[in-house]
Amino acid sequence: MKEGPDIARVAALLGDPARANMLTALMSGRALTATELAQEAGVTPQTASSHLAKLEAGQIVKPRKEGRHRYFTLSGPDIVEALEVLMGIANRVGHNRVRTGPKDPELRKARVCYDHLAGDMGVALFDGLAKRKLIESDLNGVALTPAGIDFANMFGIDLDGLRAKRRPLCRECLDWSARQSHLAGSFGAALLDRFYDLGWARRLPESRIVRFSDAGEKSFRDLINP
Amino acid sequence: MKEGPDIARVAALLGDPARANMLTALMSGRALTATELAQEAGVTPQTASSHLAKLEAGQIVKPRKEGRHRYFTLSGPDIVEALEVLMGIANRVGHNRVRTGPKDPELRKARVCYDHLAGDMGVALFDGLAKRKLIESDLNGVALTPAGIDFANMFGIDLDGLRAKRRPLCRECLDWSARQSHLAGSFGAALLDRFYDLGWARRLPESRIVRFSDAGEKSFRDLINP
DNA sequence: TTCATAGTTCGATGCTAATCGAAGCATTGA
DNA sequence: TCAATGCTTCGATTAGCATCGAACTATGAA
Repeated sequence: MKEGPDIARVAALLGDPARANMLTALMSGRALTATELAQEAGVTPQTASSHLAKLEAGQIVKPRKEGRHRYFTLSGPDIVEALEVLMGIANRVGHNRVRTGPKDPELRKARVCYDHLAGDMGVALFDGLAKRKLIESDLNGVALTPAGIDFANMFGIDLDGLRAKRRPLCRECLDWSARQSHLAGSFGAALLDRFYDLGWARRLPESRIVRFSDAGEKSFRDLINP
Repeated sequence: MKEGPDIARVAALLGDPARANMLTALMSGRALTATELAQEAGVTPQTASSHLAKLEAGQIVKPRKEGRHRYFTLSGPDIVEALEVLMGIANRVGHNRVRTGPKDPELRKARVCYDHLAGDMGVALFDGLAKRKLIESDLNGVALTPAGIDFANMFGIDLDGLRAKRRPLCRECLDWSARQSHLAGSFGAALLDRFYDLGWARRLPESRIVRFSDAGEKSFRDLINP
């Protein structure tokens, strides 16, 4: 009885620990080489190569050749979404065997996760917004409160524009280093964009690090402390 | 290297064909017994029992004991969402080895999928709304157009109320019998509720069948035919 | 009590897939 | 041309797990 709904094939691709490690690493939004992914997954390059071939065949990742390196990225936003949902479930059911996070203190502090803010400051943002009752979180997910909608408008975020997109407005994304949630979804991404626009922070080139200026970090603290 | 991010454990649970068959069947929204699920998956009761134990331990499904039956349901909306996203990916990458759908013609025509309309009429609804340009669908998902927002308000659906929920407004859900998409998400569910309220259709007790009245079906056709 | 149905546990089997060592290409740089 | 690096292919090993037959428990009906 080897014919089943195809979700099994996709889920099986995500269901191997080594592959899941690689995909989690790719959630950072950066393109990574095969050897980097092998290290992330804790397997030898040969094994990683075999896994990457499978992921590529299943169109979970897509490769880009550059010099003698092969850079991989997630193949689309639906993959990101699937990983986020799965992380949420894993978190809910308590399977919390968390990867060792990045060592670099700057990475731990603030980095991009795909297109939104992660790291300690990402978690602080999530908690701060929740404490100010601008977002609300329960078993079903996260949502903006009425006060949160007012805040977003005041902060210069075009909510109607975001709603017109297909992407969910708010989503929890389990942090890779800390084991707490930070804010993903189109609203999470818009917030980070706004931080860039306001000059609070900038993304270091060729890196996942988000570096806040002193003044920017102060404004950020004011934002999340009621 | 057996410690990985927990998404692998969850994904692995969804990644077996037999289990995926069971879970797909549970997307219907009905609670099913262990033997029914065994038939759906095409395995013997012993095998099914083993799978169900795993799914239960992983909190993917939850059991309810009634007489000498054990009824299983999906353990939460996040599981439904995960399955829908995975179906979307599987559809996109072309892994379309589709299950044989239900035999009952009434089931093929119109049934509930969790809480929204599925079957031929579900697909027709999706296509009709798209043709009237009330919804828009691309690689990233589905969304209401401005015209669609007007329509929803006119049709008596409280969009702001839905937006306050954590659940995505619109989502594609791959049909179980046909291999086309129908409309899920909170808007899809609200539409079906509205059909009930308007007396167009009702759900048969102890079944997944949605039966439209003659007048109701006519109104439905008018709705989706521009 | 006896029988039937629903479901589980146990044990044996067999297949699949993850893993790594070793060798093979391919690209870059000297 | 030679060496080094990045990555893949091949082959052998191993471990895990899905599967089912057979036996067991539990609930309900006659």
